[in-house]
Amino acid sequence: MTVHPKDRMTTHSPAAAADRTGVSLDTLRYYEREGLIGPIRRSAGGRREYTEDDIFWIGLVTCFREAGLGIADLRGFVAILRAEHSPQDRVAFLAERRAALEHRVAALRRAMEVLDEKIAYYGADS
Amino acid sequence: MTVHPKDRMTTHSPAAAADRTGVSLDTLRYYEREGLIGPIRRSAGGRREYTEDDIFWIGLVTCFREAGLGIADLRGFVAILRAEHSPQDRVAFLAERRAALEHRVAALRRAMEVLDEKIAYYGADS
DNA sequence: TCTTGACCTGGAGCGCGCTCCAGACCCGAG
DNA sequence: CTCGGGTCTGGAGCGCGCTCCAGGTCAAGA
Repeated sequence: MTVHPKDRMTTHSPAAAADRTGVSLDTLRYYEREGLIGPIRRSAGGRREYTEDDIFWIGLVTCFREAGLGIADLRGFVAILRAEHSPQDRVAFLAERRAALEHRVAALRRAMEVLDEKIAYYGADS
Repeated sequence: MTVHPKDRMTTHSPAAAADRTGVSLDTLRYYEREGLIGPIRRSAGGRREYTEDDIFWIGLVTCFREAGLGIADLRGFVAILRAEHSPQDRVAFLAERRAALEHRVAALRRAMEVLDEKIAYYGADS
C-alpha cells in the first residue's frame, strides 16, 4: 500500500488518443464540445489527459458513428447511460435504437438484393 | 393495330411522380440535375412527364439512397448501367458496391452487439 | 534561457443532400 | 378572358459533421 491506485492510472496525450482511436484531434475536441465524450481531465497547464476509460468510450462512439448514428443520437445515448434513469428506461431506449439499426440493415439488404439481381443478369453470359 | 404502343404510354405529372415515389418535387428535380434520373421527357409546354420506367428507376435510386449510398455513388451506378461497358466491368463495379454495403452491414452488426450487451446488462435485474 | 513543437480556444469554412424561394410561364375550369 | 394552381428556372439557404486556421500558451530539450 505504498501507492494509490490512481497514481498508476496511465493517461494519454491528445496525439496519443487520436492515434489509438483513429479519430482526429479536431474531431476529439468536437466530440467533447458536443458532449459525446468527456469532459476530459486537464493537466495543470490545461492540456487534455485521456484516461483508458476515455479511450474505450471514444471507441464506442466511433462504433456507433460508423453504424451511421448521428451526433444527436449519440448525445441521447450518453444521456441515458450517464444520468440516472431506471433500467427500464435504459432498456427501452437501447431497444429502440437497436430497432432503428435493424431497419438500416433491412435497407441495406434490399439494396444488396437489387445489386445481386443486376449481377446475376450481367453475369449470366459468363 | 389501330394504335401505336407509345400512344398508350401513360405518364405522370411531377406531383403524381412525387406522390408515387415518396420523393419531393425539389428532390426529383435535384436528382435529374445531378444526372441520377432522366432526363425526363417534357410536354410541349415544358412540363416534365414521368414515364412508368422513370418511376421505377426513381424507386431504385431511392432504395440505394436509403441504403446510404451517396449521390456520387449513384452517378457511378447510372454511368455503369447506361453507357456501354463490358459485362465484366459492370459485374466488377456492382460487386464492389455490394462489398461496400456488406461492410456497412458489418458496422451495424458491431453497433448492435454493443447495444445488446448493454441491454443484457440493464435487463439483468429484470 | 531560448527554441521548438504539441496543444489551447474560438470561430470560419466546407461538402453533402436536400429545401426553399422569387419571378415567370402554362393551362384547364368558369 | 380571367383566375388560380401547378410547374418552370436559377440560385440562396440550411443542418450535419467535421476540418482548418489564427493567435496564443505550455513544456521539454539544447
